[in-house]
Amino acid sequence: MGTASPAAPATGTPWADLPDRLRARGLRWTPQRRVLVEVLSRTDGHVTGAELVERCRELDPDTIPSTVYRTLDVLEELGVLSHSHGADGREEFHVLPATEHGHLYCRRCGGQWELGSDDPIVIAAVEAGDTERGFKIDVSHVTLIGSCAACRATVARQ
Amino acid sequence: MGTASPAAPATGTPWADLPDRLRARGLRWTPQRRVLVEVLSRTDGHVTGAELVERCRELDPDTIPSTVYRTLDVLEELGVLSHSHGADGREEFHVLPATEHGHLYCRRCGGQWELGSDDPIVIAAVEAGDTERGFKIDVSHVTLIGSCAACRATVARQ
DNA sequence: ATTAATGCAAACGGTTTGCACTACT
DNA sequence: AGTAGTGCAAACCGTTTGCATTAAT
Repeated sequence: MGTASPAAPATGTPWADLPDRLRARGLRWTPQRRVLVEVLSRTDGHVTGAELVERCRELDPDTIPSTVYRTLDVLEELGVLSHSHGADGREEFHVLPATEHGHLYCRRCGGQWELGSDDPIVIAAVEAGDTERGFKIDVSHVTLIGSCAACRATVARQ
Repeated sequence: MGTASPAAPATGTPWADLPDRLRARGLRWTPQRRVLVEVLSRTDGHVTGAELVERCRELDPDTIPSTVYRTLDVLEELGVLSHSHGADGREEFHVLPATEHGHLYCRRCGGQWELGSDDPIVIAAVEAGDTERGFKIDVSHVTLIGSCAACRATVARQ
């Protein structure tokens, strides 16, 4: 046995071959990265950097923020995740290729929804951007804020 | 003369009656607010809070950040300005009613454009949000990121 | 005379950095 | 052995807060 590497993530996920993909670039598979990847693999949707730090601490109380952020950078370079900005402007990470998506926030109830690249809103915006300006809108950075149907109804009723 | 109030902003602008609108609410017109309003009145488009602090310091080197931010809050409550988030997630203020608008950023060249509420992209998104989800998208919070036509052409050529 | 607003300083929260040390390869 | 990555602590930046003081009303 001797000096074993940290266990690799479960197979059959986007994370399965991460250790090898890292090593192929001369990068390393460490226990700390294992923890973050563990957290990320349980994550669907979006998380802020701070949330990730917190969740890592649940698995390993000794988690250091800078390590998490540095690893997030690496993973983003690897194309494993990407980031955008939430309703409050904070960094928000999401996993790829778990389908690129944007976000829709209701400022009244705080609700949030993912906007898949097949969402009519996204399609409408992306198409308009392309045909009208030749601009390619990055779906994973689409962040829209407003009032959801439920809240609009509530307000109207009052 | 005695204890005169700070001079009011030039007439014919959205700022003209600000002193009175403040006083009507029991609020006050101060030299520091005058400076900020001066800066704002020269501003078209978007500025970050930090930028506003800096520009105020050009007029009055003694400008204190907290005063600026507090006044921005007040002005936002008055409906004189609103804020959204820039490409980097920072707070970005813009003046009303200088027409509500969103923003379009090119991540490649750093270019930025305003998206008026009559912009095809905005119209497309807002309509889709309304008809498909009953969601009312807030135009002044629309922040889209991607690649502009020029950059796309450049990349293709390389 | 009231009390809104200021100045100051300190704290905040999320994120980034420098550097000596550790440990993956 | 070599060097990527870590832990730690400190710095960062934009923004917010508490509180005694000042000044607009």
